[in-house]
Amino acid sequence: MASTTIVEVAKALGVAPSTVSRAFNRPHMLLPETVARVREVAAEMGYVPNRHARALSTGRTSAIGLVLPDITNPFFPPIVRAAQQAAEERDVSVLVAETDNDPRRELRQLDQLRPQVEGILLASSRLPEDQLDEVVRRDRVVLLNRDHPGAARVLIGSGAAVTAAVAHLAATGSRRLCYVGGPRRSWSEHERLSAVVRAAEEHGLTVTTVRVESGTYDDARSVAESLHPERTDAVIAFDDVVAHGIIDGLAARGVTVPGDVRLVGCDDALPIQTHPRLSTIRLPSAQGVRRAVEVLLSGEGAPLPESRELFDGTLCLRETT
Amino acid sequence: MASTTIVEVAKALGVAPSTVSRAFNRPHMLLPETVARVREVAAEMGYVPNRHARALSTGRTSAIGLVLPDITNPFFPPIVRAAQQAAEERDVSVLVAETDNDPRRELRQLDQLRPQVEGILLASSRLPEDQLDEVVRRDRVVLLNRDHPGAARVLIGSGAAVTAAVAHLAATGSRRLCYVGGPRRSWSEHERLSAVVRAAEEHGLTVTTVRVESGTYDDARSVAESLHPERTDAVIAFDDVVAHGIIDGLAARGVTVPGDVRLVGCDDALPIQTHPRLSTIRLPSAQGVRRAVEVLLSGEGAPLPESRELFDGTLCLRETT
DNA sequence: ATGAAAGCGCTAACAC
DNA sequence: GTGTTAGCGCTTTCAT
Repeated sequence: MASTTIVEVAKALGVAPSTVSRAFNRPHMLLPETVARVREVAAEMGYVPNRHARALSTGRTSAIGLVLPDITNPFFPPIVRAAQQAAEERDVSVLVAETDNDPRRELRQLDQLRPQVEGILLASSRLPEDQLDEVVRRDRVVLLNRDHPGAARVLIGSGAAVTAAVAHLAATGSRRLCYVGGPRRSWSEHERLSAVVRAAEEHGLTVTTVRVESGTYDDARSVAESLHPERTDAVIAFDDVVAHGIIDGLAARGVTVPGDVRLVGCDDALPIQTHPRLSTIRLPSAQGVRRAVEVLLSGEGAPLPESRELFDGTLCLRETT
Repeated sequence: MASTTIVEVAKALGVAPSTVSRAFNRPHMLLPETVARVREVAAEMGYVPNRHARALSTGRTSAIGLVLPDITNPFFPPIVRAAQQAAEERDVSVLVAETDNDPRRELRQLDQLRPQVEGILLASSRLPEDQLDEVVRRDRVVLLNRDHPGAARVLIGSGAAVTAAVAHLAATGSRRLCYVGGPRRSWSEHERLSAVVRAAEEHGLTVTTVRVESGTYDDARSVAESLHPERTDAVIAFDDVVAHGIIDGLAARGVTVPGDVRLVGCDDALPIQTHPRLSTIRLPSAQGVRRAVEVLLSGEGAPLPESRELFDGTLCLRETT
């Protein structure tokens, strides 16, 4: 859409276009007074640099891609928001693409994005290792919540908090733990499951596991039918949606939380509360994403050097424990 | 990262750059044989068109902007998804920008987006009429859920369904209705409120109103304290988050739904279910957004001609009525 | 400290 | 049917 150009601003001021450009990109080359004057008039005229022109001239697109499986999963909107904000601060825009949990769509989105962006933030990739490896070797990409060796990656982890949750449950009398898992291909799922198993062993709890592959509330409700207070006195759920389904599924059978079964969820991203309020693990997702954007936008070229940063969630005890 | 350009391909073939360009964009202008030859060599050389150069030259960026107040509101992720999909089908990408319900940020986002996109889908604008009018006159913009005269707009409405809800409540014995509203500046809020009032009159129900300006679960829970079964036997809530808060707020005081108070929500976009399951209004948001993208991407230039399309939601009776 | 001018890669008149 | 050329808006030498 037509907007004010650098030439128009230059004319209005009676200076050269390059002066206007410099007022924004190399202000130290100009008299402070000139810079101020140019910026003021530019602001008045509503001048906003055209990224395409700049990209053509400099080779930098000042855009990044954000690829994620499913934006309706409440875990992701805060991720999008944080990416946006971090990018905006560096004056780059964000192209969002969904993969619908389909590796083929994921590859297509990457192909589509590659030529338009400086780098891609790939969240919760569902690609098999070998395909992901190709991507990581070729593209400037930061992985979010996928621990692929060789890649630049940021992990928003719950391992430590899960361990703390198990310790808390053990210390306060639970003995028979059940982990209700989520999607198999999710890194978080592996991290949570193994943390549960390890911590349970340490504290002498028994562990059973069931899985809600879809991660949906309805499926979690069904799965809740397989939970019996005689066999399970505490549950750790893959995320809050699943936890919610468990509460309601149990309640429907007259099993109370936390009376008969105690429960810990994960993510703390729902716009509503359960009743009783869910004990959960609060994830520093905004922080992790900010860091990921930082890594993505630092330096030049592809691929990015290997790096691995872990941001740990914290246990947040409310009423279901 | 330096990729093959059209000029290099042209040289390799001994033809003009424009011929190469035409082989891709206007193949019918060339001999089929030429097209084939060009495409073959281009492919061999790994030529990929530079979108920025194209954008600069044609003014078509093959991107649209999507501006929305708050992506963590569960109403919006499906909107983002639908916009993305509709855009993707036309080979355009989507730039998402949040305004945080702040008109000033909204204007800033519009400024930022203007030069980078072909048009903007402005969802649930919070701008005052006069400022919105300026935007609508200048930019190529389709309004979503804002009924501004003169603008191209798509409304995902709940008026008819609200009317149906009131009729149903009246027919099944409710007499004292309370409408629990949401953000004042929301078009949906006005539509719902006025539909409630009108329908209530028609059916001889009394109406009171309260408001949860923030639209959050916690605030809705507080507001539920002002609801008393003696004064209110049915509630229509601005959206499902608010409805959820009302249920829990009432339950905390021992007021049962639907026993003491019956309840209808709106949007049907939560990833979880209430207990009992919420009667609500299901909105055809995906459909509306697809249409909005279609309008946005049809024809040329700015502003867009006035148009107004209404997509009506449907009442969805479950267990709270 | 500022201006003039040459592109970045592509498309679109306008020639031939 | 194909070549020539003039920009799109911006950055960046190179002058002054």
